[in-house]
Amino acid sequence: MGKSQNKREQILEIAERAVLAKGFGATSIEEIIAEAGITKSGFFYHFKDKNELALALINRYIDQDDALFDEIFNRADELSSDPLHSFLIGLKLLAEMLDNLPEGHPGCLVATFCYQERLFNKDVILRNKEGLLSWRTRFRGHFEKIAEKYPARDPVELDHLADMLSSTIEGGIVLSKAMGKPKTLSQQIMLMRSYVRLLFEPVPS
Amino acid sequence: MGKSQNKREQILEIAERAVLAKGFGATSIEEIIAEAGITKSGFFYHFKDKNELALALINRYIDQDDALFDEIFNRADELSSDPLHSFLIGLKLLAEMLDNLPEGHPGCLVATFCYQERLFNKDVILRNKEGLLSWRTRFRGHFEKIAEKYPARDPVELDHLADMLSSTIEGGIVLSKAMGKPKTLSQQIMLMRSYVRLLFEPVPS
DNA sequence: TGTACATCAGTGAACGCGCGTTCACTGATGTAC
DNA sequence: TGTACATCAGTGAACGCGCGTTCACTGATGTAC
Repeated sequence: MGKSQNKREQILEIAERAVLAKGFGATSIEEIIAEAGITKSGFFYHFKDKNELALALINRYIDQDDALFDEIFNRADELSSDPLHSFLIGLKLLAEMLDNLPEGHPGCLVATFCYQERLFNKDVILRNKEGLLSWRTRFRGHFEKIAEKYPARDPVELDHLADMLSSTIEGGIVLSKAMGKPKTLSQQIMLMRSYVRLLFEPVPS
Repeated sequence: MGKSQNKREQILEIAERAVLAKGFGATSIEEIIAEAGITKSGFFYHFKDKNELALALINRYIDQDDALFDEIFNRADELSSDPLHSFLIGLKLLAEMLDNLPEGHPGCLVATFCYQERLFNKDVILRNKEGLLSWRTRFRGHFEKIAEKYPARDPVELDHLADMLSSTIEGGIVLSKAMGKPKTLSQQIMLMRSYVRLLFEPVPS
């Protein structure tokens, strides 16, 4: 608690921004402490080495994302009790929320870290993988309920479908960042939404 | 030509592998020349600084990818003259080709570079963007022909649809790498294929 | 054919700077009795 | 309430190493006349 937790949190915030902009290997402890207004030894009081910073970053990131997904899809559940429509609403809410970030999505640490795996120890790589698997489990749950009520128009693996949301977000972020067009991410999510609709929504006969 | 071009090419090959595994900032010239069996001055004969290496890497990568897309979708055109079916065949061929990479896709330089933009000068960032835009143009062409013949079942922007392939590949690579499951990438491409089918293929009435 | 010069594909040594990490120490706050 | 000790949140100085870049030089091959 208190000032210390604030400083640690501040270090993580600064580090996350820097890592997303230049990669982990190119982010120096030196620049982090300069921005945090602390000495180097102060940094090493909070993290025993650079890898421990990586682990703290990925843990924090995954926790925040989990909380966000909870919030959005719980809200969607309040708006419709039908599993398909609730999920479609959730995707819409997600797209809207991302559209309201003025600078666009800052980037996903999971993506940065997977492209820099040689830099990290087992713990970090494992945590990264666990994050993705937890999202698969989460969204698979949605699709199970949907598929129970509405037969899919094309035989698809629910695990793949669950992964599709993570994949769409990751891919959308890459395109958004590389093209300098924040909206691209939400557009891709809306395309996935269109797919889910076509796949499960009964045709009005 | 001759030995020199080989050495330059060898440097690029080594650098690409290293950059995809650890990021550009964390890849040192020192380690590249060690593997290439050359001195540091030899490296600076071929590239005036590290940014010029980045530019050469991204140019090479985009050219190779263009050639690959040409090959796959030309082959698909030979197999069907219908725009929709030809495109669906192309996606299948792409998925199969990616499945046959034993180690999985090594990663996309566009993604790595967009996550490390602070490290590069304008030229590199611009080239990255151009690559993505050229793929949009390429695939938009396919979708225009498809949409002309088959009405889409859901009103979607063709640009977004064209971006969806790049996005699916980028997202699929991230998931594949992070989860250590090479097949994930082709699974995601097959899901996009399912979407294109549901979106354009006439329902058998 | 000989010779002068140019270009190519590098070598070798040196540069200053910033990196991650260690270590002994410190002043403020909290806790036990 | 006082005092002894422990913990927290750092400081300051130093370390050796590897980084990107520069510079003067070189031996082999190509070209002009």
